[in-house]
Amino acid sequence: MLAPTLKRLRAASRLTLQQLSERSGVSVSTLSKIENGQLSPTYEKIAALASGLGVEVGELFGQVPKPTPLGRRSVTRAGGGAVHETDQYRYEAVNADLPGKRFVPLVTTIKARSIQQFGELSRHDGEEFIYVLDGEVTVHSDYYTPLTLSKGDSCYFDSAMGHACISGGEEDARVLWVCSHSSLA
Amino acid sequence: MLAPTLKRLRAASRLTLQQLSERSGVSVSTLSKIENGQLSPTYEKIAALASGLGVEVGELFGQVPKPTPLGRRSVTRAGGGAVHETDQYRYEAVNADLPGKRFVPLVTTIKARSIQQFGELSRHDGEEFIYVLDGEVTVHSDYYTPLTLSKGDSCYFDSAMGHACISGGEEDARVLWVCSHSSLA
DNA sequence: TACAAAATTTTCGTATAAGAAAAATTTTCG
DNA sequence: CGAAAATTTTTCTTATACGAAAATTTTGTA
Repeated sequence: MLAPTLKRLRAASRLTLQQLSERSGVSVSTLSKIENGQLSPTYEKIAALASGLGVEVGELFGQVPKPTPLGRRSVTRAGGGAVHETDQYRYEAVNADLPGKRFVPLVTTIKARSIQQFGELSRHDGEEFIYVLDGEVTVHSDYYTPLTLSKGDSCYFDSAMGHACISGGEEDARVLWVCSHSSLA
Repeated sequence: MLAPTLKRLRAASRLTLQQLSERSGVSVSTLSKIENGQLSPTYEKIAALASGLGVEVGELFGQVPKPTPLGRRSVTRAGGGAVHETDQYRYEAVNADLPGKRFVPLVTTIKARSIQQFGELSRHDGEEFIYVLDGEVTVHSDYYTPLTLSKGDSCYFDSAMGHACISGGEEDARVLWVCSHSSLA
């Protein structure tokens, strides 16, 4: 359904057919016909239209651009997050009441004491960041030798690379863990 | 340049023209002509092609799908980040050596002591997360009354909403600040 | 090499996209 | 309201997209 999409986008930009014609290089008559569903534009015209409208071509094919909700905010007090526990980690998902975030912050306690506790290293889409709040953390990952991080140290890495964290010191380490969402919508 | 793009995508899927024709509903002869640049397909054919190939239409228009670099990692020791300072904040960009991250972590010292120090509130695309490391922070923003956060508290919000942080207690507060990138590439 | 099968390109008739200009419609403003 | 201007739609001609089938090229196998 290109016709209504184009109508909507042109209206949103407050352009006349004449103006859009100038910006895109597509003739006024052709634009009119497209908007009335009387004509199916070719590749060049579609590319020109997207360019003239300043949108991604995907938008003309009904793909939503970015579902950015506006003005959301969420507060979590210390220790007030939703706890989720595995053998290796104790996650406290802060600001969990906000769905669809672009990245996910987790206050995490690292229970694991040895790499043996991990079967296979974790691997998934996205990127991660770790900031050490307390204690000592050793990061094991593909391609790198184990890395020890102390309070205030941080590490950013690609999640597709196998990874695992273990506590190094006397007591369980605590880190602020941030994960990006997977790439595809 | 649709022709080489289509050739590449079809080769990647190991499909013959016949097979792609069956999957997409576009005739073999038309496919051949498109791949040889002898013909500019219409809207319907383009949509059908993307569907048959299992790719986003944007790919047919030369947009890269997802440039996910694999296996990157960066380490920053406490206090070892790149410092950037404004009147209100002192940013320490950790893991700054890694370009193109999906979100940006900043260890930030909040120097501002009053909302008057901010002219206009900050407003930009994206989302942000603040985790208080030390001290007390008051978050001012559109739509909400000022919010005071103590050590261990966190807040996640939409960056398009005007926002500003000031230190509340005796000494400058320190927070771990995470910003998502702007939506469009 | 020969030969058949598969894959691709070309041919050709029909349908339709493209744009210029005319016609119709809507908007603006006295 | 009514005329002029702006905007959109229609008309008409040319160029080109589309698919079926034929022609050609490539691939696989003996």
